[in-house]
Amino acid sequence: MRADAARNRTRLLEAAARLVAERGPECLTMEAVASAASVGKGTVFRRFGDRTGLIMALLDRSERIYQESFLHGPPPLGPGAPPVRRLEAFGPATLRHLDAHRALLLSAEPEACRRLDLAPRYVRVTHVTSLLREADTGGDAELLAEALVGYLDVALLHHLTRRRGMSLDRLEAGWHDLVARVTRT
Amino acid sequence: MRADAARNRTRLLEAAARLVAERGPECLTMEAVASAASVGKGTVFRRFGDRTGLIMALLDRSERIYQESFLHGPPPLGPGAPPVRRLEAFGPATLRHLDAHRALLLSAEPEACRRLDLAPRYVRVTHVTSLLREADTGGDAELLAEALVGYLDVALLHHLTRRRGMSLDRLEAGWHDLVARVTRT
DNA sequence: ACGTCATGCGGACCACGGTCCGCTTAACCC
DNA sequence: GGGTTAAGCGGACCGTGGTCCGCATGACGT
Repeated sequence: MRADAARNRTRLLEAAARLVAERGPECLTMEAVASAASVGKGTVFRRFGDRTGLIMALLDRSERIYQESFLHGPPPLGPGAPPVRRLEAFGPATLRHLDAHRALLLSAEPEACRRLDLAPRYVRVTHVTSLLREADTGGDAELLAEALVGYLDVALLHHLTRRRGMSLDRLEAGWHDLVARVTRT
Repeated sequence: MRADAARNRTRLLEAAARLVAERGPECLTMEAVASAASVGKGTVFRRFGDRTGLIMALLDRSERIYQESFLHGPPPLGPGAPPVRRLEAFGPATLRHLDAHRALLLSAEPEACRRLDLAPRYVRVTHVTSLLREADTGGDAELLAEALVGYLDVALLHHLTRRRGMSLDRLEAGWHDLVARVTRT
């Protein structure tokens, strides 16, 4: 990547972060980001592909930290604890991660919801699948993983907490219950 | 509703159905529907609210039949069979319903995925919740229902069957397994 | 039949995401 | 440094969903 391109990339990310912080995610339009970074609109698209790509880039750091926590972090989330224990911890960790970035994630969703092959979800499904296999609970681990990860969804989180008024605690308890039922032999 | 309005409504639905049949769901633009029905664009929006609304209206008949089948139809899907049995039957019925309208539903998704309060999903969640309560399996029936219904999702169905090459049979088997695990006391 | 008026209509208009292509310029080699 | 070239850039352009508002017209009471 050329030096000016790299510079523009960071300028765009900074401008985008500023826009979100100051005016909310709904004001994060591609044109606004471009002009806030004093750059052409085309440049934004070349760098990030589309709006969802830009948002993913914005969340990249946080996403890495989150992934690190369950892939290589301390137990019970990370390796070291028994798989079911890790699975139990995975739900709350994910729900909190989603909740922290709810507004931004929801503003990306319209595009993203078709893209179930999007990296973050793929990582989660893979992780849960391997924990299920490790726990040796039988059944179709891949499909069970999809079902479990389906519960850990921003839109669902939003719907249940905001629209239906459920607490995050209740969702976490629901996750524990779900994991217990799915994994018990 | 005024007579001309009703007439326009049916003309629009016919035009929309024709468009989908002849040129595919991606050609179902609001403007195309309007001009195919020789009507102003504004009329389409007034009648159906937005693109998702139009698509829901197109699928309304089929959706009613589907709903009827599990609300008042013959067992094991409808009332008469034991709740867990009904739950088992509900998965395949829903998956096949979604599969039948996959293209159209997916073309609506971008909008619809935020709208988890959309009628069809709400009906499903309510139904599954009541079956779970009836089966008396304990736990948070509402949340378990959300998790189960999350498995019955067009985008997921599409992803698993098209992109990941799983068969519908496998998804149905997965549903049975999932129901068994969630409901066993 | 006629007057009134809410209902409905049309299409100009806007915002936004995304594409395209001719021009610019950093990078690299000699 | 100068020449060459691919990478990068900008912003005009397009299609689409959605809004708006002045005009038309069907419904209804008298």
